[in-house]
Amino acid sequence: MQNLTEQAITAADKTFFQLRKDIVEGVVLAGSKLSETELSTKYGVSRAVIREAINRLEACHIVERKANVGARVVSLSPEGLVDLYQVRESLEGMAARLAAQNMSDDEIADLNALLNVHSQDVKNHGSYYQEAGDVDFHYRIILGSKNNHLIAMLVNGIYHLVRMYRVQLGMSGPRVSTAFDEHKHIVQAISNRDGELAEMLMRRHILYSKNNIQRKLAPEQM
Amino acid sequence: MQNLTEQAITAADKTFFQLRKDIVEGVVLAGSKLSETELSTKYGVSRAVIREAINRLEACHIVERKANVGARVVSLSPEGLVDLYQVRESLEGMAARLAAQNMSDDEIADLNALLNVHSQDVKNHGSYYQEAGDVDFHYRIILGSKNNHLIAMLVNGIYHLVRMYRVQLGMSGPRVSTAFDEHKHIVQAISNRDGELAEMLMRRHILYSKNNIQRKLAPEQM
DNA sequence: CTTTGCTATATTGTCGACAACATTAGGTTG
DNA sequence: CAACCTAATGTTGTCGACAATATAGCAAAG
Repeated sequence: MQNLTEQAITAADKTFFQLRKDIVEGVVLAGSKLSETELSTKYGVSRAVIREAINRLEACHIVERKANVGARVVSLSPEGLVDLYQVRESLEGMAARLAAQNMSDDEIADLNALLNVHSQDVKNHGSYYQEAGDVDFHYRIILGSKNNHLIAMLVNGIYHLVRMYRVQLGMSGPRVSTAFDEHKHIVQAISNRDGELAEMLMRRHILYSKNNIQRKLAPEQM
Repeated sequence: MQNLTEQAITAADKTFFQLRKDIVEGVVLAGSKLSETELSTKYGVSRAVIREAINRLEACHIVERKANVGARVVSLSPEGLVDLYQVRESLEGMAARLAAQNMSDDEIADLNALLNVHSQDVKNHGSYYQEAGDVDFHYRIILGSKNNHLIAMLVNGIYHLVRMYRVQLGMSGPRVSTAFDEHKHIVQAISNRDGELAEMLMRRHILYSKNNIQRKLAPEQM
């Protein structure tokens, strides 16, 4: 897929990645309690590494812990979605601004090439795009900001929660071609080194995306 | 001081708070290695709670860990300062926008009252302001956003790092009266429920603040 | 004298056991 | 019968010991 390769060295790493995956993909249900002993047997490691994994998950707001009581997976809610996307709008907007300022010409050329590939994919299949392509696009701009703080917050923190909402609410459908146009305009602004516009367009893009998910969410129960 | 009262229940909490304080205030030097056994004897707790404290500090970007090697306190650098303040500009700008939209009339009245107190303090002593008052002001707007994600990121994450830079670079000096005017304008925008302007002004305010610190930083060695 | 490989040491990672705390079930009293 | 207190149970928090890994120092070969 893309270069999002975080490699696990220690057992706590592996358990953290696995548990995060299971939560994001709904194998471990949102809102459910995380029993340390139970997970310990399930993943075949000691309670210590389970505790470390849970602590890391707490740091990215995927689980909530109460002292002497335990940890629960966060519950998905419309309010939580709004909060999350507001933060995302703010941070990725800044990322786009900084990318326009800090990406190399080569990186921008690569980004344009990526868009062309996506353009073909949209015309042909019309499907593949949303999951992999969208993530890839945003990921490149985030890295293009060259701001390590920002990168860490988005890649390690926000993005897995975003994916959790998307996966568990069954996002995959349309908004493909319109989103593609928005991506295109953002890259144009970056190519012109217009950080101000790039930020604005990215913020709008994420706002629309939020509205789209909310619209799908409204009629259903949560 | 203010209502930033995080209460420690478990031993890991206490150790985390104490260690964070020691790092932020420079008792534990920036860039230094954190030996688990050493800290274990120093704080009189087992290595397990030290490890948990270090993990939490890693989550707020105050220390960096490498597998099988250990943890180091982050080094303060001009680049790190810029990265940090860009993130802060982005998030607190959004906080101001949301505060204009979500604070109650009473809360806004309180905020105005706070500014009046500060106005007096600036006229009389001219000192007290910067540390406590500034933090208090920003803190209220962050809470006023009513966005729990944003609040958590800023209060638990960003702010201690900001304080670390300020304390260890000996910030306390001037920029009092000009900063006060900026605060005043921000509150006016919030009072008018003008989120767009509030965000803009907050971002400028933080940008100026960064430039001010950088100016003080430039001639010295780091 | 430099470089390479090994050994010794120290540090981190992992584990199982014990202690402290919260919760629930049951009994007693008003 | 209701409310409160108490005891039993299960979970989390903390600890010390062991295993695995990295680092530094030393020895030997080129």
